Amino acid sequence: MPEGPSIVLLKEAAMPFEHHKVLKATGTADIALKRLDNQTVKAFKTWGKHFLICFKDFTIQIHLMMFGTYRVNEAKQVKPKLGLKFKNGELNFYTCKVNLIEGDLDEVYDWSADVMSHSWSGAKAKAKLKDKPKLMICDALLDQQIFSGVGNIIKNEALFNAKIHPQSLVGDIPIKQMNGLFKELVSFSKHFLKWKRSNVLDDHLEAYGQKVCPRDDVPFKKQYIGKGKRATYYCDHCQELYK
DNA sequence: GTGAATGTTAACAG
DNA sequence: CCTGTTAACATTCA
Repeated sequence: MPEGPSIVLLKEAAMPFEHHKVLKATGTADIALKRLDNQTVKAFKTWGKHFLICFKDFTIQIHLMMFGTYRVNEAKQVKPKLGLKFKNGELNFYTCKVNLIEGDLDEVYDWSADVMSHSWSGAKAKAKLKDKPKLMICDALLDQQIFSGVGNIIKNEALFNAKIHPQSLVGDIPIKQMNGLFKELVSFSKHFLKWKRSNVLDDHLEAYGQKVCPRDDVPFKKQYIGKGKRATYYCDHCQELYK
């Protein structure tokens, strides 16, 4: 379910509750739920794959992991991990990780790492990559401290669009190609959001889950590459290997 | 029944 | 102590 764009959609779905008071918090989450009762949601935020419910003195951090789901104004059969009741409806989260963060979010999050954010900074990402010249780009893209919000779909699509082989080493990718990759990252993430919103994302994937390269009709490779060993789809023919 | 999937981290081995 | 690997968690679908 969750890469950065999907969490932005979650935030959109939650907006009716912004500035509203939590009447009652329930669920199996291992946090002090009582602290939420009668607190007003100051804002909903996202940082990559993190969904943030901001209150006056603390923030609830929700990570949907691989299988997390949520419901707005309805409930599943199972008990939610976290359920919030408002006067105007309810918000329920399932199969997710819930944390309570005390204090200032700015000390926890580097907003410039979030590819979905206006604050996203390619220069910052480049600086972080400088320390890891031997890292494969397919692993680097999934590093949430550098490219927060990028998941396996965005990784595969951005590399394909930028014509870079996933096994290329960070330090060996020419600056021009790296800039091109960053551009594809941001632009595909925006498309992801738009397509996901209208439920047509699958129709637009050109690499992830594909069998044949749409550019030159050569069979795609699917391999579990890099230290993350995540499924990686690529075309030997049109994606250049830098190493 | 089996395997895989848009993810992360604790535990363990060396 | 650092690094790399494995296990674990949790759900749904083909």
